[in-house]
Amino acid sequence: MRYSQMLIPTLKEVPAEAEVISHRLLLRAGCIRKLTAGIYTYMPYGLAAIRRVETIVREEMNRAGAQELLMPMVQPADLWQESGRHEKYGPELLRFRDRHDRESCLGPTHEEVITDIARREFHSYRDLPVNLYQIQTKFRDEIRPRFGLMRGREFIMKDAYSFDVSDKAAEESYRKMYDAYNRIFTRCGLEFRCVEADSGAIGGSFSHEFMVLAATGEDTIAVCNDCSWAANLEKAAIRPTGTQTEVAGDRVPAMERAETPGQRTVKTVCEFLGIAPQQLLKTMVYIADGVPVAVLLRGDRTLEEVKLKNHLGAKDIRLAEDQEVYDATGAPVGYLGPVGLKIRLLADQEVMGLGPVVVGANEKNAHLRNVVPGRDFQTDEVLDLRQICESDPCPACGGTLRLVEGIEVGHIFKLGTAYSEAMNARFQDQEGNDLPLVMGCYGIGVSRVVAAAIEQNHDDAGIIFPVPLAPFQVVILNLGIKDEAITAMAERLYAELGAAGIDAFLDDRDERPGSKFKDADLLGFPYRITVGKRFAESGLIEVRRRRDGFTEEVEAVAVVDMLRARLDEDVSKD
RNA sequence: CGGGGCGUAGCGCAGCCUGGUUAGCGCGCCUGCCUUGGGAGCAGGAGGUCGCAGGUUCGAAUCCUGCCGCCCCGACCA
Repeated sequence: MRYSQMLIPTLKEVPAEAEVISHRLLLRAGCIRKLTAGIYTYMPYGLAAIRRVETIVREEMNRAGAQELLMPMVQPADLWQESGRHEKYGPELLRFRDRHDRESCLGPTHEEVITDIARREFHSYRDLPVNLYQIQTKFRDEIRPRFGLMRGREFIMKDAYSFDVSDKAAEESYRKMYDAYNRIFTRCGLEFRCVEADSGAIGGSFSHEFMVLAATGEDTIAVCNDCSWAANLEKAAIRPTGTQTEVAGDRVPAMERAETPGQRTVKTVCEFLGIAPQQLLKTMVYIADGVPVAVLLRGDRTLEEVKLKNHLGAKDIRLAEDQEVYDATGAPVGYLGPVGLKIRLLADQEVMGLGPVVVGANEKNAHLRNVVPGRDFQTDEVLDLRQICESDPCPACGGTLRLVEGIEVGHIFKLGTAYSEAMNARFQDQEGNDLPLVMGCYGIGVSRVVAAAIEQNHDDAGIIFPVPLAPFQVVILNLGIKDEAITAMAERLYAELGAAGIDAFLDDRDERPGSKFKDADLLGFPYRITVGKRFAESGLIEVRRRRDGFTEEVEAVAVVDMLRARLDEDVSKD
């Protein structure tokens, strides 16, 4: 491709709207242009990178035995009512009525449509297993779209759905996708981790997320330094320490009231009473689908709301307002405690092994000390509620943990029969039993992969595309458009590279060298060939690697072989 | 949804507080000259419903009201 033939409107200045690096570089490199909030046009160069990802995804999905199809974006609401998600999904589902007043929605995902296909087409165990996928634009009316392609409202996604005869068979389908995803992200040249994850609104029994490691990630994941365990913070199970001391309730004096005027936070109460936050229990009130529940945690811990939400099976949870807390407990915020509390109480698992501790007295300006969990209050619901932190041991091997930021680019779920039962998608097995299809679903944020790749691979000058995702592997800068020898050489190299099957991009614009260098860096071609004054003087061609600036000068005849070798090195390294 | 900010040429911004010639600046764009290894230089030029609608005023980019759009922060601790 020639620059003169491709619309790549690069920008010298950074548009004011862009905050994160991938957004800025995608705009500056002419990859995307915003139409409205969270909705972008993919310009030719940006689209080319997206196509690279799509190709890898397609190849690996096909290799794993999945078949491509394409489903509609506009979906009738009654399908969503059947699955129960019309109510459940919330405002992210964009709903509208067509001219016949039929309720419709824009597909944020396609479980309903695919399940409808499945129930029409699959009737026998002989039809199974099947895995169907599509690469398509999704629409989710995000609360707050941001970060360009990282969290748009409209985005390109690959979604796959598997159908099996049994749980066991479904797990095999799941494993195939797990393997395929690892191959896909490895082939993309990205540093990523596969983590245990929460299955969220889509539902299902277990799932993994694929996270590209990058500083601007929206998620935090815990990874073990000593084994391969990794998990999303939302999901990371805490390993009970097992070293908790059994506190003999009879050896601790009876609990007593302590005046704590005006001390409402963990920090100030601890300072006031001269104790550590580990010796205090905090009691928080949440409103779960309108019902107040109290949560008990050690003072220095952080509640993991997803764990709470999942345990409660609630659609929506939120921290209670001050007035709601008072209405529910009769106590003001800052002085809540488990002793004598009248609402449902959930305790984090480590709480019941602690003691003696300080808790709120359920009245203003007072706390209780010498409180022994189990002796002075009881609760039946003891579970893992807190967020994992770096000081925790690895749940798998007991090793040390590290928290890193990641960008979720893939997510696989074992769905089970939730959708097939709700929508009556059944088949007959070999014995003639009528059974629900066992499903799995598997997503990749294709457009987000491009953003994540840039977040992970850039420098001050611009993008540094990994070779497999680069729209072109090499750019040829013709720095002497009006010089016959230089232009002839640039053209010759361009033709030779093309003949050798290397995707080359020829900067044939009538621009000054400075502009060409800057644009080449910004656009992130992995290699740059410069044909200019130096060639005119020495007859040598300069080949430079974008990533580290490694530069070689070779005879023209050697360029193609040398580049071929370099590119092979880059790809096999992964 | 709550809080904050912004909307002036394609992009980035100044002007607004304290109303008053023809609304400026940088980049980009067009023409010419010149230049050609890291976003050159000189000269000339085009380009504006000052987000929209009302209002105040002799006069509004500027003050007031309403609306629209966009960006950022928050929706995580008792």
